[in-house]
Amino acid sequence: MARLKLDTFLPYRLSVASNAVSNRIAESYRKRFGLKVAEWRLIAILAEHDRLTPQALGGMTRMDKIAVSRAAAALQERGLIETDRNPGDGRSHFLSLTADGVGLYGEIAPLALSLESRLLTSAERSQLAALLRKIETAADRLS
Amino acid sequence: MARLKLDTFLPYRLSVASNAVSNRIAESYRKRFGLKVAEWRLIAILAEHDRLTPQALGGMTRMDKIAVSRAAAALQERGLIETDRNPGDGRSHFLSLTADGVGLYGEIAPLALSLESRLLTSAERSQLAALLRKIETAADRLS
DNA sequence: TATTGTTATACTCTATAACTATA
DNA sequence: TATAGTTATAGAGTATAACAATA
Repeated sequence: MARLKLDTFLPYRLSVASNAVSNRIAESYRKRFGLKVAEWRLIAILAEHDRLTPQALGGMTRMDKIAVSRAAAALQERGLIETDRNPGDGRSHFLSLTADGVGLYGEIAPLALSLESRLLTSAERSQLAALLRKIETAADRLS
Repeated sequence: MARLKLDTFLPYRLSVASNAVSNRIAESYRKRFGLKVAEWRLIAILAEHDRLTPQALGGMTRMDKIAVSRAAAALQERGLIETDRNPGDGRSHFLSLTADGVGLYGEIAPLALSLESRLLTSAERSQLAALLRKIETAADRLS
């Protein structure tokens, strides 16, 4: 009979490692900045892109439109992002960081990078990134 | 200012890859066998260990006692596992696979292994396993 | 008629706490 | 008094569907 040892089963190991990291990060963002992970993702992307529609944000964060909408509402409530009219499409709008949002990003980013560097060396991270990308595309084609 | 590109941020990539794999697996187990991932984990461990207490199962699957209790109840309801008295401690009991449970494991294990092999080659899986273990221990010590 | 985004609803997963029975 | 396991309850994350406004 085919034997499967859970302890060395890739999907299991991946899930355990991802949860361990996610839980640490989520706790850290929540306690120090009052942010959920979804909210932090929007901030990180907006810090790179100036202004974006919710749809574009969803594509870049792998979040669906509902999660984007709720995270954006929470951030706007706190004055971390603001909306502008989208002249090209009245159904949509642009989101961008406020000065406060930029400031918060400036606080979080170095901490996040430091945390990342404590998990693996730079060379190991490159190696891992390549493996994870291969897994993602393979998983998308699984069935 | 420190820049952080979300797309190459390790915790983000790890989460995306893990979710992609987990969602595929969860869907597959649910549709084909009516099992949740937690239930499948108990079956996989019990197939390796003959009989175990809920506490031992929790340690081996990284699930807490609540999740173990609920998954075990669902499996017992379906006749896939059974309980025996634990003569050494009346508060506890032993769980083991029934003949049906062994049979189901025999069906799932080859499919799971085949799925795993379609994600990465054997050499890549070894490489990934080493990186993930390093991440897990580092994450546990993060703060 | 289709699309962008919001809201309502529900389901899963997880975590805390209260409970039972045994030690 | 502490521990093994169960049950109740609530939170976060995610998915479906219905809806409003615009294309």
